[in-house]
Amino acid sequence: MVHKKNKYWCGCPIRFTMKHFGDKWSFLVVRDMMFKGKKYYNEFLEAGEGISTNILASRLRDLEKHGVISKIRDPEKKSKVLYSLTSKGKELIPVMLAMIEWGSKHDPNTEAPQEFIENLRNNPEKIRQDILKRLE
Amino acid sequence: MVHKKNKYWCGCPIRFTMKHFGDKWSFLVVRDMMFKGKKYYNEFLEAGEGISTNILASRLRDLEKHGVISKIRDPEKKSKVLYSLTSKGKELIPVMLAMIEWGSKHDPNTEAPQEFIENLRNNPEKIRQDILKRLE
DNA sequence: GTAATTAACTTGTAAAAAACAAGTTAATTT
DNA sequence: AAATTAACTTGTTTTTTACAAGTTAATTAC
Repeated sequence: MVHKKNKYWCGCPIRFTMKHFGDKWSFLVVRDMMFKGKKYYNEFLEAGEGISTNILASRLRDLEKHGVISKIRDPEKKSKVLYSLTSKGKELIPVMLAMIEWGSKHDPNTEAPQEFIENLRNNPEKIRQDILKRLE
Repeated sequence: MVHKKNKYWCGCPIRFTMKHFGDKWSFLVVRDMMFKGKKYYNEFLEAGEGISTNILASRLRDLEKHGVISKIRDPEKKSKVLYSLTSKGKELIPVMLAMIEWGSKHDPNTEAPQEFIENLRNNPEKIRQDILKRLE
């Protein structure tokens, strides 16, 4: 039964995706890296979402373990730790964009700029490329 | 501060989306409805994922409250309760498809049929329409 | 060159949520 | 009328999260 369960967890792509980054705080960390250019532990903390220090540490650890983000010493200031999206992490852009499209459509108080949403609808690939470029 | 927090939750489309359906079990319930044609409480329970009865009830309640699914008495057997995706729920198809694409790409043991993934890559709109049709 | 500050955490504990097991209710079906 | 099905609810234990405080190691400020 355990085997069957495990097999299922691995086999279903939605379950697999969720296992790797399908948690409230993981989403927000990835969002901060992907769209807000955040790179440091403190920046994630100060994002104003109210994540606890221990939870943030735990999520960063898990995301790294799963290969979604990587962690290196900042080459400029070696006292800092630099987090960034791996290519596996960057490939989550379409997932995030789909969530942005859905969220902005259904939230009457969305803060997503109308222009961005229109561009996203008309040419998602262009938006994806732009984000990729900014992440280099 | 609470106000600011709330405003933020509403304003960011990713946070908004997650709030409405960004939880492990919500994803799986939506998946079961969207891709596996499940409609009844018992079917979700028996999906083999191991969700607890109270948690399932709670998720169904929340998803309904948020307008992602709807709940009616089954017209055929009025002892049964029929759950289905609202249009708001059906609009999550692109989010789920993006997760499927990511998951199947990175899971070496994916069970997603290669053909489906190829079709998804080549013509996501076609797949979306097919799923919509099946949900009618 | 010592003192304060910054950055990235860890540790302990209380509160909340999830998992597990059992029971309830109302409509069939036998 | 008794058993079964379907959809839950209600305790209780276990796990996770949130909150508060402390640690360490490298700057920066004086």
